[in-house]
Amino acid sequence: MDILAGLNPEQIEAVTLPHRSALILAGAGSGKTRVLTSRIAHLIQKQGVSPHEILAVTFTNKAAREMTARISAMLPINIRGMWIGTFHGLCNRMLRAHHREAGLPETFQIMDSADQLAMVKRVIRSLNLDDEKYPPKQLQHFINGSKEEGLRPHDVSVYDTFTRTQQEIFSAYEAQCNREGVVDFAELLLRSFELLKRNEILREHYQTRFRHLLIDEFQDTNRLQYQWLKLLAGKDSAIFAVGDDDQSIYAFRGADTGNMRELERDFHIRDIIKLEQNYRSHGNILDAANALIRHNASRLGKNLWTSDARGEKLRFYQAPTDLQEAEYIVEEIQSLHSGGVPLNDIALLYRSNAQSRVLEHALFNASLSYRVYGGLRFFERQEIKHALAYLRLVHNPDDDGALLRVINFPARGIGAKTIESLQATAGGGSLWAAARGKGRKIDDFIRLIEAMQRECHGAALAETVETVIEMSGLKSHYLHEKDGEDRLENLDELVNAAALFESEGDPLVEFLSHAALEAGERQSGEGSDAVQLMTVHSAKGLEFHAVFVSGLEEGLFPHSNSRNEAGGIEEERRLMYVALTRARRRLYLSCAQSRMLHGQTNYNIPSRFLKEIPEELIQPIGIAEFGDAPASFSGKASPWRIGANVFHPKFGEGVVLACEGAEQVQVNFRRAGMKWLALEYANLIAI
DNA sequence: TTTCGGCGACTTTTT
DNA sequence: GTCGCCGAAA
Repeated sequence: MDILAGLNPEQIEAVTLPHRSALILAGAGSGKTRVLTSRIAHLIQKQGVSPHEILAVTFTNKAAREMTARISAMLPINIRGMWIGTFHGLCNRMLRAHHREAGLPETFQIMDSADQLAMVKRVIRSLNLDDEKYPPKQLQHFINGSKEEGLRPHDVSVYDTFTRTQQEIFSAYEAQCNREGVVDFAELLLRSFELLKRNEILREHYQTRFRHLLIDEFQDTNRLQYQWLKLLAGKDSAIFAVGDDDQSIYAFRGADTGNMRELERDFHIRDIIKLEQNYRSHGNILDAANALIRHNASRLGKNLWTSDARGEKLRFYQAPTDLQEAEYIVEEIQSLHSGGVPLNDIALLYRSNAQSRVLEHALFNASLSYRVYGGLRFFERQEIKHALAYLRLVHNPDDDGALLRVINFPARGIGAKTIESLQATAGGGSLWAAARGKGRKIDDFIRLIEAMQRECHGAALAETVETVIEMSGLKSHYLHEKDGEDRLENLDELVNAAALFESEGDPLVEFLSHAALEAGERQSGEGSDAVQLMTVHSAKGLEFHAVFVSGLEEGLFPHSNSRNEAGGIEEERRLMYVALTRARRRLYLSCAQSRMLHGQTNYNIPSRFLKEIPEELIQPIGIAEFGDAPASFSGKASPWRIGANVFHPKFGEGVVLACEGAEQVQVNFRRAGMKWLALEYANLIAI
């Protein structure tokens, strides 16, 4: 098989680059994944590189799986020696192999964000601090943020009593993690980084081994991830980084596009290859996306083009209300569908999850099947978390988080008081160690866990899981609970997953890590033909025949919270860019003049992003007519209706919020904010 | 100890 | 509008 067949000249250049570090700026739909996988195949097949020398890192498990699958399809060889995975997955692998050098117990476990939050809460309480003043969420953010900067508690700069306390919480949190033998997500990275940094022998081992480091979605790396990569790269290693600064939409969680410039400098990069030919969308869609993104000042600069036809114009619909917007979308979906477009090739995108409700409702009324992405994932469900907690206890009874989760679930009459006294006596040790002889109920619990340990000793993984679900009483609890059937099914599914799970070491340890690192599918029903509903964030990397971008209103998209953040609007614009470039053939943009949000009606003006798309690319559809009733409170009709878009010579654009007879209107201006205007003097023009 | 009701929050998300 | 958490009552 010819790896280079069907690639364009720039792609070929990237795939066949000589052995030195390079940065590939790959625009939306430019064949990024293909270049990455072809590069690996090329290295192995044409350059005689051993899979052993290759490390490829991605952000999501899905991307890692896809990469593995594509490479296996291209090459007839065993690629097991290759390290392909997420940053966290690879760090986990490294720490398991060198747990002693990293100062971790052999069977350390991984906490997900929810476990971490619970632990932070516990620590704050154990320090007798007020969690009103020190909100656990905020502390969690502080801890993760610090770790992502590579900082341990003693590295954190303290300039007042508040940060001093934060530091103390951080410190106590670390001590607690060490006591229990658990690590959080950021810890995986930081530990692995510190291990490489301190241990010269290991560092040199990996630096000599991995001569080829390939990174997907490089624009999404944070400081620590980049530092980790830098440590891993030896004198003889080449970094092949693929990314798109225009699609960087995760700055809010620490992603730093500055890493692209640093990479250029640190690795003396001569080759920056731009992949600008787009194989996805029609011309008008790309022109719109290009025009939009040009409004961003901080860019490396790229312009997508296509040899495809211009295609249709973008369709824009402004609805009077969010309900009517949803109805319009449903009608269009129906006509697309009857025209032969499969439902699952139609996506409905929105900025925030709260917006999906109206859309779901309209789809439901029209009996169109749909699938909403987002929400609880398999390993995050409470029944699964409970079962996993029992498994964790069987494996390591000192895991306080797991113990607290299930010591009274199903209910055993061990309440807050009992647990409090237990925590008081535990001191520096684990709750488990302090539990013996603390009353009959607790002794029963201890005996239960010990019985499980005996029962599971030497058993196969699936058997262990089944035993634990049975003996813990979870099964009978959900059996007796109304609406417990789904939960029972999920528990069965967990046994299934355990039966299918393949491991190389201790199956239980690996299964528990797997559960934390890979939270599982968001929802079942993958194959069915259904309209796809999701946030723009989760649409990244996907493409559809037709895309609806809804709720294009100031305050929603761009979101009002982004206004005050540095670079906030630019990130929102990149998000919009991602939304536009998801469409292959047809793109709908829509907004509503009034919208129910958080239980009250809001009036917004259309998003600024709509203005940033050249008018000639947009075909307006049935510009909304306003409601029938004049917006008047005093009986005298106002010439303006609530929700009308107006222009004022001094204040600019705005939207009418309220009217006072024929004399006064209240307008929310895009720039000037809220104003009451006397119509006699204010020169309002309809727009 | 459990259960129920009220009150507040509420952008985006992967590991 | 709805979820989740916390505090008060059964």
